[in-house]
Amino acid sequence: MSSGSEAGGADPRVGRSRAVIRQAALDELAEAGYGAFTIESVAARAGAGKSTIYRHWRDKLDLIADAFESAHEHLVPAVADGTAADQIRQLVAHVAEVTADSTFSRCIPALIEGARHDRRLREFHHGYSARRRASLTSLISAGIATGEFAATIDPELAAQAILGAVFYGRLMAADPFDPARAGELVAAVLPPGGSAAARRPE
Amino acid sequence: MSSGSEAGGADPRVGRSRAVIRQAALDELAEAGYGAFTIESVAARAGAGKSTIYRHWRDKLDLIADAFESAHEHLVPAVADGTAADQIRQLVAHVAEVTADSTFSRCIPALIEGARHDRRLREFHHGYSARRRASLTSLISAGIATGEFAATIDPELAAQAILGAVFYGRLMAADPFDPARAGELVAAVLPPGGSAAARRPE
DNA sequence: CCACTGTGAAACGATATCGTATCGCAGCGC
DNA sequence: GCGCTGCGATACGATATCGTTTCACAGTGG
Repeated sequence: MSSGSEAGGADPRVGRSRAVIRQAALDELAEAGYGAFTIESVAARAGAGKSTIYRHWRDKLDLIADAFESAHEHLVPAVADGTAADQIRQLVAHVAEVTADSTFSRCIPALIEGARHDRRLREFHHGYSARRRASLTSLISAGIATGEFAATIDPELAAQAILGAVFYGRLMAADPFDPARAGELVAAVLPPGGSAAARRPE
Repeated sequence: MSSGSEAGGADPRVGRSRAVIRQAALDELAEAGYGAFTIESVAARAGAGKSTIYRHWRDKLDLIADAFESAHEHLVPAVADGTAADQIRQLVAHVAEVTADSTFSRCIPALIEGARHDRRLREFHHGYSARRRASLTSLISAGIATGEFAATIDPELAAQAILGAVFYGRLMAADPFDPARAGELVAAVLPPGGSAAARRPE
């Protein structure tokens, strides 16, 4: 918190209020969803006055968009070194964990619904997803380049299949994708290249 | 229209009204989304009176749930004979087409959002997805049994990856999954058994 | 210590949707 | 034809959220 992007910095109360309200907005979105999202609920949840919210954001959508844009910065995973397969497993496991249970992930249905109504939310949603996917795609490409994965793989398609499986669990099925199965998923979509890669007999 | 499940059948006006209103409800869901769904909008769209709607459904959720439950019956794809791979490609292409553009698919965000609030909607949503997935899973299993696909494949995981990729395009990305790429997707997630099956017979 | 400014609480009018009730009309079965 | 019943339209009170405004107070910097 106390992001440096807060203007001026003259009065610390401003930054504090904004941070608390943004977090309350995400909590409210996660719990109530997009349709039931109410400025008054956010104010109550944040222990703030409605007037404080309207002082800093024009309306509901402005607050939601800003809350998302501020939140995603805290969600960049740290990927250690290793083979492409290792890095990918790590990345997918991280996405699966976050998707399985976090305030941010519980906001995804609200984000999808909100994206239908507001251009700014839509751009954030698609842009954020694209960035996430791009990091996976480039890891896959790297693995193909080193011969770690089969050259027949389409990196973009594989990334969609992997991330799709994870999000499918959260959005379409009763049970979210189990992060422990990240390795299986990666192995299924990314078969090893011809040469040095190890095969796993059972 | 004129679904046979309408009780009695004494007065045809009843069945007609219900059908028109259900369709209008789906249109409204597809266009406005779950949060902005309004009984009055549905009435206007259906050219019906609000009182007619309240005469047949208790409230908003009751109407939405019923509309979905009635609609999904018309969406069962006809799968021709052929190899497992053929049938799967056909099924995936159908899902991709429906997902890319249809009233029903444009309701999916609303369905996801609604499932958060109503148990009946949630059960329909998860149940419908599970049935769709099960038909794909069993086709994959059949293909594995005949040696058409590699025995190392986990049918359930593969089905999640395939359907996930399709829905990911609609829900998380700017562009829906291109139905023309169904073949590529299936080939990527379901490598042929061929020699692999010979190596590990069952 | 003081002037200032952001804050929380509350009241307010406006709007929108809800769910109900009423009423004249037209489609339906007999 | 004729009575019945479902229909569309409209008005209604109740509720909830909006976004604004006012106000006393407390945290803040000088």
